[in-house]
Amino acid sequence: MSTHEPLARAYEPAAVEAKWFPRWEEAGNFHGAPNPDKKAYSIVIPPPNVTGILTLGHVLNNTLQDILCRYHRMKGEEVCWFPGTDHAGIATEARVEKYLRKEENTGRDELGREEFIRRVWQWKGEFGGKIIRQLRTLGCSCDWERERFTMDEGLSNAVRKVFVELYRKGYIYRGQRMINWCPVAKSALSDEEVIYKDVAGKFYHFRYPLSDGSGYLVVATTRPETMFGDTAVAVNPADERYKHLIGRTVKLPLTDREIPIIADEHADPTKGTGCVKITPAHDPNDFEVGKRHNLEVINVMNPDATLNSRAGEQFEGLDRFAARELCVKLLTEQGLVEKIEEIRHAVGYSERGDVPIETLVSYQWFCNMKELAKPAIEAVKSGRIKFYPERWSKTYFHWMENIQDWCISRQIWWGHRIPAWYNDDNGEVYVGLEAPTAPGRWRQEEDVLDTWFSSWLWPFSIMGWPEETPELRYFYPTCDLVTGPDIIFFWVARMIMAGCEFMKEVPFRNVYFTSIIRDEQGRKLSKSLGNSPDPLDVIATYGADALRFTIVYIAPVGMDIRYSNEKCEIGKTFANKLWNACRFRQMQGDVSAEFRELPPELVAKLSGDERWMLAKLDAAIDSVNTAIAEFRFHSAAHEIYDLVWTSFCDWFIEAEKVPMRSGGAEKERALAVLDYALYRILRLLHPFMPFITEELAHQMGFLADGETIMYQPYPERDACAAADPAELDRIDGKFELVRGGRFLKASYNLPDGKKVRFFIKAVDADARAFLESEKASLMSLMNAEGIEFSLADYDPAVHGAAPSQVCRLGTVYLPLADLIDVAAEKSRLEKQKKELEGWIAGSRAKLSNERFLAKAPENVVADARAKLAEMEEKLARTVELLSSLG
RNA sequence: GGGCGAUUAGCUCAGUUGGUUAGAGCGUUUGCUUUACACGCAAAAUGUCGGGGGUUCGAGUCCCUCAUCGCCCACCA
Repeated sequence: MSTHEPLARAYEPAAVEAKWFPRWEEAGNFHGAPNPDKKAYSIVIPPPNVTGILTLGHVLNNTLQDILCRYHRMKGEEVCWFPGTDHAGIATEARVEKYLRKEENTGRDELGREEFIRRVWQWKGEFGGKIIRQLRTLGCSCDWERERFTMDEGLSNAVRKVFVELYRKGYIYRGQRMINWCPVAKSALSDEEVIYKDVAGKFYHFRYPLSDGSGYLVVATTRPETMFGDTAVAVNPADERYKHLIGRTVKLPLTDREIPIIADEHADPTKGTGCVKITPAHDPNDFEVGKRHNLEVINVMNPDATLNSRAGEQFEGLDRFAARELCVKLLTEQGLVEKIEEIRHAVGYSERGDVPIETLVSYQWFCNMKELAKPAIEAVKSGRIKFYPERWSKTYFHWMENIQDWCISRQIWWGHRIPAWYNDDNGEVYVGLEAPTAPGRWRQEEDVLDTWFSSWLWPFSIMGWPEETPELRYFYPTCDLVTGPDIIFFWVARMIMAGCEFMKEVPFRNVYFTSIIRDEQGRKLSKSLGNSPDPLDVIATYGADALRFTIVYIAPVGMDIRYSNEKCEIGKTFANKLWNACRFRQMQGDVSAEFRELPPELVAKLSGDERWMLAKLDAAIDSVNTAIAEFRFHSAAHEIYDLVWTSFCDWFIEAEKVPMRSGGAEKERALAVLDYALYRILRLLHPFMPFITEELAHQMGFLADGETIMYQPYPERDACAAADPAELDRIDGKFELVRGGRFLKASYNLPDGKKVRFFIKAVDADARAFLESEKASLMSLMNAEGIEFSLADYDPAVHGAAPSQVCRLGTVYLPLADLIDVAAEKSRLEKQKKELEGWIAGSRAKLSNERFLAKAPENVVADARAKLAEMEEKLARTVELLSSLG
């Protein structure tokens, strides 16, 4: 059956990985389609920005999704993983603007709206979606035929429909409100797009002279340049210090305006001087104060955060930071600066622009979220949607229960243009799917929608909504969502709201929040720090399988990951280990016919080692299935790693070399079990390391050309070789003796390969009979040329002095009369004796404690008794050994 | 200010509902071309599980408290 070339000595992933992906794709293995005979399993990819390139965050995120998809596919479900990209309004617009500026020295302003948008599409066609190609390198089994983009026609329809519906429901409205303004994007932002940074700043205390010349008030501010927008000074009505000033006016420095001193609760007498300058246009609190007192709202800034004409000739056109310096300089000259304190304070930054945002008043479109949030809160409360780790639901509830109106309009061009039209003749506003047909001079809203206003529809817009497609009926709601906790508000919460509102059904059942990847020092990965490895380089060095496996293997549950490229050695060496296990098997001859299932007559003849291996395999299979069901991916990876490396390679293969050497039926049986185990291992591992497992399944002859491991059944516990615990324990006892013997050799620095003779005193006749039956195995595993079994004590007078190891099936001696260091051996045994005595004392104390006996469960007490007896036996033998050394 | 998380071997981390003498990988030390694998094999060493208190027959695990570090939200004229 095996017609393959012998496996190379070391695994080289590059060629293998490059080979399989196109084959899978061409064979349509990734395609999912409604199939009433199968259970549906679907995932939507968190759409990466169309400008994006693959980062380690994507690697983790998409590896986990791929594991889930491949797992469910092997479980026989109809799997569809919907891929696509996000148009990422502000980010893309900035990116293309930069590109045009560099390449053609042109840009937005020169090109105009229509042409600019055309150029963005052109850029997208040429450079966009790079990340989609990179995801293939990683092995992602998305249904690539279904790739979508948030600005595709269908998805844009969905956006318009949702906008119109929410407008008609009265949730979406246009209004003048205080918003976050990004001077770089020159656009409004939502609250979520503002990140607060603790930065060094100055707290300026200025004197505002009373208009009547009778003195001054001191106000404190961190933003001197906004003073041109001051329209009052507030004091607390209960503040005795200033009561007499209420209703009077101060002269606003650097201007010719007089502004009133007003009484308002907002002024906190305990803070600063108790006097607050009120700038309604540039501070949310002041805006509220302004409304209460009917104050004028004076916006002193241009969209790019330079000052405008309201700041006066000297300041007009100055950048806000330059204006700040000039303000302080002029006020200092006028003797109006009381003091300047150095402080650290939180300043809101634009997430994309990475500059301080301005809060200012402007006309924007908003969506009232209160009603939308209600069913979405309920969906998580009731458990219809589950979060993993569960604690994120607390974050979710807190945000949802205090949800604010969402500012959805952006003053950029790249995005979904808001389907609202203004009639310049009569001021009428029309909102609809298409332009109004009523007569008049209609002008469409210039603004576009927040990118997330399309992303929140992703789980159903990607399936064709608002059309009633078969995909929607079959694959919606999706099953699992895998994403980072950083977008729980931006995306996850909003998708749940949109699903409940427009589909009347939650968009997914489970949300798994991944870890955040950091470098070895715990810093976030970022381009500017230069600590963000390119996954493509990592794949070139270690292989995609190795990267996938490693990142899952090292990802702690619900915590940040400390990543470094060197850690990919874990995955790389593991792949190589598996490769060589197969290589070894291949060198023993062709694959057995029984690799899929062991026939009963063969099962009846299995050796203890073989049943031990099958038991280990079953236990691992159970653990892996449970772990995946609970999204404990790293635990599954560890389980498989340990199964392959320790149980299969270190013990089982080594043990099976004995029956394989003996040839004939023994060998046949050994090879059948090896094949059976290997094929199960390959399938168990496939979701984690898709390439190497597919390659080996073919190289070994488990699969024929045209077949794929992707659609072979995922291993389930196999009752064919139900394990007898007593037998498994005996096999473990044998391995313990092997370790004992190896230890003795190592203690005397004997080369591991040196043939020696051991003496084993068994604890009883049963143990002796079992060990004698395992003689060949023991000799092989301990590299011995002879073993003498006995029930009688070891006699140094006959065999010479010997170091020994006390094990549960017996004591193993290594007769080395001329080499033994009696003093060292005695001290080692003394140490062991002391440890045992300590343990026994503790155990006896516990067992003589009546409350322990009364309250502890029976099995715990029984175990303790058994263990104590064992330890006492071991102590007795240790004492004997000591006395035999004289 | 509110919330969440972390603190276990030199490093990075496991340790499901409390129940043997707390584990793994890397690193370190020693010895090895043994019928796959030096990307390997065999063996060894290293821990008052952050401090303190409590509950319990029994605590790395549950409760309280303190400390340090990190994240999120809110506020900061």
